[in-house]
Amino acid sequence: MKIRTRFAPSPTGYLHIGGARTALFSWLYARKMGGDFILRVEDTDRERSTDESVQAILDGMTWLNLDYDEGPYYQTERFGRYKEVIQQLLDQGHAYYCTCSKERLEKLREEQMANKQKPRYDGCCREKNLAPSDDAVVRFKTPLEGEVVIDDQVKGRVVIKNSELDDLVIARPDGTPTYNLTVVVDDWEMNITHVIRGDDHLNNTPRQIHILNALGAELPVYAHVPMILGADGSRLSKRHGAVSVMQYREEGYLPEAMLNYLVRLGWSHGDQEIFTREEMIEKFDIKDINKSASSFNPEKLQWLNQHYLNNLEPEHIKDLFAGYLRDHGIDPRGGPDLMEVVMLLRERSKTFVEMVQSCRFFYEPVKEYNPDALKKHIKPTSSEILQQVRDKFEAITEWYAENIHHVIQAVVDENSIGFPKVAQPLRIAVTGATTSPSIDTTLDILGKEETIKRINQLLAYLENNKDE
RNA sequence: GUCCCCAUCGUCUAGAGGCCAAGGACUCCGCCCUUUCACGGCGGCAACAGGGGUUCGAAUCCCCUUGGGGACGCCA
Repeated sequence: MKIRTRFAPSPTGYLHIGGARTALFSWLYARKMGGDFILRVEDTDRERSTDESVQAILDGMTWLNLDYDEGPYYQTERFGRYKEVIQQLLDQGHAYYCTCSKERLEKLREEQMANKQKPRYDGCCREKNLAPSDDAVVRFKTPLEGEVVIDDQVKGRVVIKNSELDDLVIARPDGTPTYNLTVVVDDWEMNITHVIRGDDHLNNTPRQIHILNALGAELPVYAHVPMILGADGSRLSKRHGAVSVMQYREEGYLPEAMLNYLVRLGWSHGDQEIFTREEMIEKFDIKDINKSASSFNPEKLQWLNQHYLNNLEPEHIKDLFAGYLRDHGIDPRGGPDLMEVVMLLRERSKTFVEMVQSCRFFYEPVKEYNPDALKKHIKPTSSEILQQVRDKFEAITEWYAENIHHVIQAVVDENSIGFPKVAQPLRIAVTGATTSPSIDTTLDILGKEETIKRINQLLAYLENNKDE
């Protein structure tokens, strides 16, 4: 039988870290087994579902390159089918109409809580045989006795007593179906063989199994993967920083890094940390998924991002970098060659955004000088030294790093001073501050004309601010 | 509150009774390299939640406690 897995997000927000990891595991398993991966949008809650969210999820999947073989299916387009199933359940005596008011239910809940009991529907309408009406919901008749066994691929054997369950609502008064009904019908009819989802659904599983049984459907294999928590161990939320996968793209992360980070959260293959997409597929196995929740750790993601920034094809990195430059309003035309800048900066950057920031001076004039830098590195003799360097630079005919280095070294030797005494003022002239890649390469890439122009600009600035 | 799940360094994890005085990775801290910032190299700090069993032997199996997470919706 062909393996079929699915990712079934509800479009009420963005594709978040946890959802993406679940999607990844489902996708990996389908790919590994040569099966199908299906995307299904669970949008039955019309109040909260939005088109923007649907788009955000689709965009996230595309960015991560998690391709699907079928879908996206939309549950709102399948209401007719759900209605049929609900009617079937009603006809076969597996479901009934219930007219209990929300007020009664609310009161019941409060009483049960007060009595230290689990709040559950008391089956008030179960045997009343009520006829359909405008204010009646449909409830599923959960077996009163016995138990359900979930043979979970991650958690192992989980047994739930039916007495813990109650008669859940499967259709609202307007006839629209609820979650537990729609998942069951869809997983069944879409021939999903493996339901891989967050373990927050483990408690829903016994109810779903009951419905499946009532329908005479075969049960899928379940694998409930642990949740991803924030750094403090509480449920991942906005206050832990970015939770939307796409926000990481904005912040300059590569999808390869995100995927690699996600796959190692709750899953491992010995001591291996770096996985290509192909290796993930080859080595992934549900059996190796951990049972316990894990915390999201941004530092490790950063480390992976830096790794991929430095190991992916330079050409590819350059193309993506060009996009980030555009987004940040930097026009590289007329400035140094982009590829050279990328090669120079990528090993010292954790994200594209960092790279953008540290490349700015290549493409934009120096507008101001960092006061601390001036204070620390500009001495009374600095102007004289800068002039010497500039004069020697002007004499260079072959402008490349080695020659530039020789010139700086010469000035260092002639004045019997340390290398930084020349290099740092030069950095200030060229970048406005004291951080840059090696000075000779930096000047090489910046170009002779621009270098001299900036040295002169700093000299003029120092002349005008002599007294301070 | 009730039920369910979980429990190895701060974090991600290896570990499926002896190979573990617990290994790797991130972070952090030293040292080296060095022209600032990084990269890199080398080294270091750091964990089997607690208590009972089972066993010749337990991080690994069982029980309890504690702690954390989840579910308990006419949300998904």
